[in-house]
Amino acid sequence: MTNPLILKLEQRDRLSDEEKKVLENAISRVRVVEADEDIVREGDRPTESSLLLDGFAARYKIVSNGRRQISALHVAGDFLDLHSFLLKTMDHGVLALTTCRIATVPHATLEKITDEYPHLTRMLWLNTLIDGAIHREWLTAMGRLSATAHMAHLICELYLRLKTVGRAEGDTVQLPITQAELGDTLGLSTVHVNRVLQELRKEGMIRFQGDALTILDWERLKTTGEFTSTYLNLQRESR
Amino acid sequence: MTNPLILKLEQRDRLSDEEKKVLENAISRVRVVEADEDIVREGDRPTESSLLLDGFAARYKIVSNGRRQISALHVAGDFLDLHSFLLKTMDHGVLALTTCRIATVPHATLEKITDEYPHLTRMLWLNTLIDGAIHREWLTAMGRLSATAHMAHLICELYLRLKTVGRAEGDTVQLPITQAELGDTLGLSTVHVNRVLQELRKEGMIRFQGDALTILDWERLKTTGEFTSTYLNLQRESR
DNA sequence: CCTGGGCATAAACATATGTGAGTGCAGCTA
DNA sequence: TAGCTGCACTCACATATGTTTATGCCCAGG
Repeated sequence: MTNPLILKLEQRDRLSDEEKKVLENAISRVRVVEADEDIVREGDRPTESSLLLDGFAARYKIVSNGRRQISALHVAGDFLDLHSFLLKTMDHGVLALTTCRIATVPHATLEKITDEYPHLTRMLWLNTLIDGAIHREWLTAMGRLSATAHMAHLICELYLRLKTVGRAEGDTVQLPITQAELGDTLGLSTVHVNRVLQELRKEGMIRFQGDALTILDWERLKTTGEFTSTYLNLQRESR
Repeated sequence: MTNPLILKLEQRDRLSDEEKKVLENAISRVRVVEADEDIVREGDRPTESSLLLDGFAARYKIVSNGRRQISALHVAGDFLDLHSFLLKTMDHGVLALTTCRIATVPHATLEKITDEYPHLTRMLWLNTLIDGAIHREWLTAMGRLSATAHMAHLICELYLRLKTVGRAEGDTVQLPITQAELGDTLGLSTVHVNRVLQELRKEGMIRFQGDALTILDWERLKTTGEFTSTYLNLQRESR
């Protein structure tokens, strides 16, 4: 199977064979992290970055009363902490939501790439910029959409992102995320997540049984969540 | 007066004289945008990025019912749309909150920098990574803090960011932002912004008269907003 | 085969924040 | 001076979402 990072980047710009080889060689080792374990902890100063090859992971912060906010959900092909290459100290933790296969890329290798491969550097930078674009979109959804719309928006986004890295079968994706975790992502209580999911189901927009999420009415889901995919930058451009 | 971008970057890592010169020369022209005018519009495909030399600006999106969410507040020294260099299409607008002096940097110049100055490239990348870190912090505050705590958090952040670029006089900063704009930033109604500001004033944490915001009790404000400055990356490190 | 734990679901009730309509002040401009 | 406009501020009332507690199902482990 091809490296999901290459799959992801090639959706946004052409990579030369040499660049692909550099990316493949950047991986120093692959490790497995079990569900509910931390991949990186807040306060860590990693010397390598983690690339998610398989599974689901979340970036999160804990606030004083013990509540948790998930600020990013990650799927195969996503870098979990590429930013630690330059930010140095992790200001949040990253958690495995399922069993995760993770490739590690030493920061020294990243530095070498920035010294020698300008276009590849821009593609890695792009990768972090897309993370930023997703953050802005989430802020908007959180601040100005209803809980139902926000959930619809998240579902649209995750469906597209999974499809991009070949993780969709038709209208169905595997989404092994609990309602409590969805609550921490959307800033809602678990109870309300349940209400909102039932509404989307009752309205015939989705089916969500076990981990299998099926999109039944994409158009209405998009409208409900006020979703447009521009921010995901799914276009190939010269960058 | 020295370029506030250089001021900002030098807080995070040393810049060589050559790098500073390159940054100075990157500016192609300076323009002035009046308050309430758009600096960049959603959907634009800019060929240059805007660096804010003076004034306050906001990145925002409008959702269907006409409501607005501000996803970033920018002060002197901030790049407003450095990400458009690689993201190409603006997925949000940028608005002048006050009269703004703006330097523009052609994308061609940025590309040249990425080809020739790896360390400077990393510093620009860093700049966008800090934007991302702020977004994550805002997400956490929005999703899991009370309105009062969220406001306290924002005030702590803005005070520190303004101080970093030499815009604080003692415990006071000029913050020419209306309560409606604060509401769009925090995802609150104007009425509730008013309630929350009054609470912070009554508790003796701040004074906010006209545009002058004074921090009266930094420690309590920090505690109330659960604020830690790690995410602003105010440390000098080799990057 | 039982048991316990994790998870989705439910109902009753509590509350933080939103809504709508209005007042008054300060600074412009005619 | 008069009138307008933008903004901070108020009050009464509405509601989306949170909280607490409980139920039942499924499945892994002993």
